[in-house]
Amino acid sequence: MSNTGKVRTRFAPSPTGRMHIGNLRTALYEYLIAKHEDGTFVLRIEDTDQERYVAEALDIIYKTMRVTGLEHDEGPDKDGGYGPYVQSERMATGVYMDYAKQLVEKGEAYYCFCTKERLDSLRGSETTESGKEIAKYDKHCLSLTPEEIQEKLDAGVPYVIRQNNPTTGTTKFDDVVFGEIEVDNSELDDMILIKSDGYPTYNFANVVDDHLMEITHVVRGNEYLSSAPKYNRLYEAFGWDIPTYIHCPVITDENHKKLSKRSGHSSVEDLLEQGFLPEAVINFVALLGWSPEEEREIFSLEELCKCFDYKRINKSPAVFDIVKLKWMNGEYIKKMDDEKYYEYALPEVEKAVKAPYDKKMIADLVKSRIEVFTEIPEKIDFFDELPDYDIALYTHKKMKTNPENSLVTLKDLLPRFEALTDYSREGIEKLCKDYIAEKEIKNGLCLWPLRTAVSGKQVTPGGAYEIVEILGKEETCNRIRKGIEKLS
RNA sequence: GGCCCCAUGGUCAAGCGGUUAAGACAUCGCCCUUUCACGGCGGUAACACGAGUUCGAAUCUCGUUGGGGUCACCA
Repeated sequence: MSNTGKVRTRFAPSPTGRMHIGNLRTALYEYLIAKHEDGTFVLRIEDTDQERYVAEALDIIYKTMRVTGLEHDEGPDKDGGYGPYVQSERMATGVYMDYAKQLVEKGEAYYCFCTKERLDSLRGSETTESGKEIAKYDKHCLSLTPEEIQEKLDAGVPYVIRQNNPTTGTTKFDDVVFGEIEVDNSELDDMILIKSDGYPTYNFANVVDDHLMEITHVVRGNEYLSSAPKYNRLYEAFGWDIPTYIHCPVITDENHKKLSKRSGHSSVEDLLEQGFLPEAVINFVALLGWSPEEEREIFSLEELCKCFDYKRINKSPAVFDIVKLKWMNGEYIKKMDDEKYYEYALPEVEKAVKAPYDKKMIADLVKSRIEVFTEIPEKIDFFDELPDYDIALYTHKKMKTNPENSLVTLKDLLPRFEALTDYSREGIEKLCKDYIAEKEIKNGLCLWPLRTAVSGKQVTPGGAYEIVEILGKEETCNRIRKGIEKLS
């Protein structure tokens, strides 16, 4: 396989649990960069940490990618000629060890036999005022002679392979969003490339695989910015082309702390379970740290592909504002076509309403009044059972209603409803309007008491007509009688 | 603590040397209306601070302050 100049990006999650907002955004940006240029989006599984490995995590990754629409072109389940796409499988082929040994031969890496204890004491020897440990390997094993190394290897002493970084001079690297960054080489730790269990570290596997898979653009979180120079050292040591780095600003909570599972922040799956639509989440997350040229905020994934320009990614951290996500989700709900809307809304309606009312009519009532589907039940529970309300609800200043005149209205209305033969929306409206005309009263004096009696709530989705229609004649009359009883 | 990064309203953000400093969410008010919501209209609200550079700085430079990240055989 040779790179034909096509853009290739990759999303490389570790199967350690649920997916987080930051992960999703990284995946999205990788996807958008690829799709914007008609390139290839690769899914690679980085399972080099066996201790944190969680089997279900893989399913979560696939499922999340699917529901959000971030379909990969190549991956463990879609061979594109650059496989395997799972690092543990790649390791079995010996690639990482081979490349690590290449570096050892070049003097760019070396074997290290130091024990955990020695490393710990190294750290303890240099503590700061705040008590925080400073860790930097002292290149102790670099001075081992080839004979000594071979001896230990033969004796089966556990070892790791470390990068051999220079201690003088500086290293520069370029990032699309942060520009050129230069650091002193004395800051560079000799990071481990191959662990004592033979697995490559994330850092090493990442570089090797990105090169082998001919990845052109690497998107990652800003928390990796400080390890970027070491990556460059690696690329240079191998003589490989350096991909375009795109470090995204961090996403924080309202206290400006980095989003993390430990602090109980919602994962993508949590959000979906809470009733957020994948399209809305994608749309929202796209705008966290990036903004389009045009002044618009609602974008489908397809539209994002067209207008996404990674050069417009922001530097400063962004607060994840769930209130705005809710608003956006509400916008998506309002625009939904009926079929899809019912698919999401009906189950929620049925949670609260067991009685055989027209569920679709109830769902229609709340469509423009919700931001997430999970808030449906609380809005419509009165259909199933009339709440034990306070008669103070009959008092409304603007409507000029109170318990006394409401009682009159309800008493007048009851026989009319009982006698109503055309129990349709039109019939109901006619009944009320005739009554209003006849008594020469304001709409409110009729409709407010009616709605109150029939719902027992101060706030309802829809007005008196809609509720009365859904409730049906019998239940409506029952509730009016109940109202009269309460007010008498 | 060392190193790195960041800094426009409460939040997301536009802005790249000359603007009345956009827009969105939230908030407040008004209108519509049988309630709430939806919708419509309008208001409050920002360039962290201090020096430069310049005729002119939110935009460039330096410093200060504040915030974040990172310093593992985790990714």
